Amino acid sequence: MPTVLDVARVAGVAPITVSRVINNTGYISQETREKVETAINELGYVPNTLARGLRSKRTHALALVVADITNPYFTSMARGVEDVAGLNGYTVIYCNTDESESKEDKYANILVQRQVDGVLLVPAGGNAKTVRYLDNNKIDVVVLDRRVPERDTNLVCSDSENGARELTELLINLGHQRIAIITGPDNVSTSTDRVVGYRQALKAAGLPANEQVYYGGFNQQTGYESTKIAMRSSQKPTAIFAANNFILIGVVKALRELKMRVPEDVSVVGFDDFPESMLIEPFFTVAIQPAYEMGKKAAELLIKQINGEIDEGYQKIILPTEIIVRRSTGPVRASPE
Amino acid sequence: MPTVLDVARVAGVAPITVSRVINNTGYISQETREKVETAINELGYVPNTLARGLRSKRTHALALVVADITNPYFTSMARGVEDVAGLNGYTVIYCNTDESESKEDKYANILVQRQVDGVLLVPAGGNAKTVRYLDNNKIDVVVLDRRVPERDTNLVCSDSENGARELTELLINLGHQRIAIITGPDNVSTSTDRVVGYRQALKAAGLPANEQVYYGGFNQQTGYESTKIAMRSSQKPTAIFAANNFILIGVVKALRELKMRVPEDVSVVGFDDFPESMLIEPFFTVAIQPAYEMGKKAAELLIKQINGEIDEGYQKIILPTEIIVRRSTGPVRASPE
DNA sequence: ATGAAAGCGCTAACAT
DNA sequence: ATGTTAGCGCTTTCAT
Repeated sequence: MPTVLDVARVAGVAPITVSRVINNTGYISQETREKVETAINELGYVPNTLARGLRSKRTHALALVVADITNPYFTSMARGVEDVAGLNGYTVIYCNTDESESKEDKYANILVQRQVDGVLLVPAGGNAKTVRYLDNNKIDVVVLDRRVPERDTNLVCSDSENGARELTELLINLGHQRIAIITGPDNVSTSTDRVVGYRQALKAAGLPANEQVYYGGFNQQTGYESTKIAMRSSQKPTAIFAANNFILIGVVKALRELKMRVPEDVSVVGFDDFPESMLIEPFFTVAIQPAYEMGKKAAELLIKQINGEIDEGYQKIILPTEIIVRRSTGPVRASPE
Repeated sequence: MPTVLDVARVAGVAPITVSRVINNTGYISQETREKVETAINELGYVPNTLARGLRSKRTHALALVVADITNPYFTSMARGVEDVAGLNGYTVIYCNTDESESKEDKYANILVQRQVDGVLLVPAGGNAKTVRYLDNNKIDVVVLDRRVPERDTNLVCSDSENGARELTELLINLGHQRIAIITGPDNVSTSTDRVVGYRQALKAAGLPANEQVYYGGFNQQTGYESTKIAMRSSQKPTAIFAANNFILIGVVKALRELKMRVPEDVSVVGFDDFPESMLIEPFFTVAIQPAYEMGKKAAELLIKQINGEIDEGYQKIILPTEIIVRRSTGPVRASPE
């Protein structure tokens, strides 16, 4: 493979001149530029980013660390990141932690080895370990989707608390008084924030004693099992709030098995739906997080950070959720028995 | 950040010894190894892959080039790739071409610049340009999901032709005679192979004149629009074969609008479903491609190729599809009018 | 079992 | 507007 030296020889210039043409830096006469470009094409020269990065301390690589790229919510986010990154000359490395702290640690180490310029992190564990580690290694970080405790960071997320409150209010306004929330781990901010919003709405309606909170994982199994438990309890809920899309599927599967109709017997609301392209007929009343937008905003913020365009400490961007009312919610029935 | 030199100084050895400890190469006494490891921990040393790659000509990076990571089919494939890559010490760079040749070109160039060791390519255009380009730059390639014309390559795909034939036979056995197939572009092998399988089944049943083929894109819009056209035609089909998951959604949306019930009025079959985790109640009769497995197998083959463990030319791995009969198919009605 | 020297391909820093 | 020199951090090659 040809190098700058080969190009320089063919063009009759010094290697640094070739470098300047490639990177569009410094002053180059039109004539020289053309000679160099001709040589580049003639040789099929392609710059070597390893050498470039080693010398310049910039790899133009970002990483996106998420729980599971298999969840369409994160996939949309990833596209937002990639689109912005591409426009700015950055390549993205994706890492799936599967909500495991040890995988997150492993990836953090790999990313330092690879000298990425910045990391977009959806933190798996409920701690700031990875943020600190990346910081110590001088890698810029934007925390995405979830907050990290006890540490100030750049942050892009959506307003879970507010979305959850609105969703709960909607159910209360339909006459529901026994509303269960089924959510993810109790050390993940998106999970706990949604519980906080739910509680606010119950309290405002004078129903603080009615809360039924089920923690678990952000997966179908949790939705399924918690629904079965909730429906066996003496305080059988008339409405269920699923704190993410996978939980929502589990909830509905359980209700089907229990022969309970939605919304006639039980109203159901969720956080995050599935993309329109995957749905035959959107059915669920949900709070939508702008996942693509979050990815975009986070990548933009990270790139600014890398370029040193931010001086006033850490930035926080909190995007609003949107409530979409569909057919999975209805008025509470006169009497459940 | 500390370098091998710093570690060497602290451990009282030469830099090359540190290198040997890190990479587990050559002979190292237990005593020396411990001294070096202590120094590494003490300094928080992390090897720099850029420098390593520049010198050793191995980056331990792979790329996965797909149409759109937003499609769960490709997302599953991506997980298969990532899991195998991770186990073997490789990092994966994902690239979305959105079925555009120019984006594919752009990414191919970036991947050469980044000196990836190998590329898993789902080719966007109906040509071998990218394969040739990567080849010229000494980068190993495994073509994935679709074949490339006029060029021999390593290949991992599923048996589209056979799956399509079985799916069509299933419809014919239910009494359907007017079956439409709605598929992707006519220059993509998965699209044309499925048409070939469909034709084989029609021919075997003595119905070669009944074929109705609609080409388009592998997206919802194509499914929707082609269904509307098909249903307005004089030879209204009694069954529709959607050549991928997104087309399937479009087909069903159109049928809903036309007030046609599935399977009472029209039977519907598809290629690729959505993951179980996204479905409340699996409904469609489909041919399933083992996406995760394909990703895994392809990554394994690529890594073998990189390690020079393959000498007998190019390898082809064609995995079988699985037909799952569900409730979207039924016997043809006595008379449609 | 360990080390010395050299160089991978590029660009920062400093000329001119 | 262009060039010279040096060195980024590592591992290959060749000693010992």
